[in-house]
Amino acid sequence: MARRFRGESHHKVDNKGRVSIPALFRRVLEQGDPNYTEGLNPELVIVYGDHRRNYLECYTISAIEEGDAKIEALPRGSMERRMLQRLFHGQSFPTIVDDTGRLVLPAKLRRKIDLEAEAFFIAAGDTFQIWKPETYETEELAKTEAWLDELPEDFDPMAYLDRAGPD
Amino acid sequence: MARRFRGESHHKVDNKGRVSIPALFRRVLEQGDPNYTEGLNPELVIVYGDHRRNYLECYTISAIEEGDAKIEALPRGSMERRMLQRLFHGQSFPTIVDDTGRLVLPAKLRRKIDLEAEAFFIAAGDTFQIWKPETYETEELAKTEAWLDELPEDFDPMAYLDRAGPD
DNA sequence: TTGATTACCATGAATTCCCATGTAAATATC
DNA sequence: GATATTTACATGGGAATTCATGGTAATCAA
Repeated sequence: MARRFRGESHHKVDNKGRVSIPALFRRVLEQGDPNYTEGLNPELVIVYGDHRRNYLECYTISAIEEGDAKIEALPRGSMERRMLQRLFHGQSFPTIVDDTGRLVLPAKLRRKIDLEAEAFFIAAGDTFQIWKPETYETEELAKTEAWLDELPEDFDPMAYLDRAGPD
Repeated sequence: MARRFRGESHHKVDNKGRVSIPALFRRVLEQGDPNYTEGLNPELVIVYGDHRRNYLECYTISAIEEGDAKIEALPRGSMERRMLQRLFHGQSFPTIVDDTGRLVLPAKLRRKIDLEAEAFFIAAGDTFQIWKPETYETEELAKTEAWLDELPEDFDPMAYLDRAGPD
């Protein structure tokens, strides 16, 4: 697999919808765009999904192409294929990083996740997500806490890595 | 498993966040980076984790890739996968050793563990940790002492080695 | 033409790069 | 085996570059 996104950070969103992409993420976007060359700006695809999803998921070109290939492998006319096409092809927005390393989020996408003056970026393997900070904190962190609370006292969740073997 | 880190030491942290990596650790980082070759500088990943963790954990590239592979083997969308992605992909910082054998810890990471003018490095198997010296002394050493105190007088903890199976 | 989108320019702060120095460790030399 | 020479380390400083962010002018679409 290509290089992974790593890290998390907060960035300002101005009233034109412009928001800086974390510099480290830009390097991954560049590497993940087969058409990218020095001096150009990488393309990417933002999948915003159905109404239940309250964050934006950003794919490199090669990651989105992998997804496309998987969809095409499904039987034509199958429910799964139609649904995935709707999400991946319909509810998505292809765009490009600008010269100053920013993304322009159209009003529609901002409204979708109720984004205001600040955005929270977090890596998730071969994609990264954009959240409204408050949503992330209340929803996601609450889930995390609940999950952690079920675990034994001072249990290190990293320990899961040792069990969860691909073997 | 690749070569292990061994040893512990203290190093100055300057106001740019630069801190020397123990020389012995550098050799392990080099061996653990598949892209490393003589003359280059090894990459590594610092996992800082959630608020409950008060030290930085440093992984070689191959160690982090092992972790990534395990995460990807988990079902997409599962709680475990999401939690581990958050910790491993989100709450981490990929970086590289500089030409003089130092690491640059961004202000954010220093703040996380309240690091000031000095850092304490300690090996932990296939990773090494960076602590604020005071934190290490009060929290970790206290735990170790408490643990040892519960054991029978002049019991050698090394005896545990014989019980712990290789798996 | 009017609101929106895109292209360009500007700036302070943070980060990286490059070079310098003293000192300890390793090796060579007599 | 004592001393000179080299090499590796730990640390510091300043210049150059990248980043994050904001503003204005040009362009577009309806």
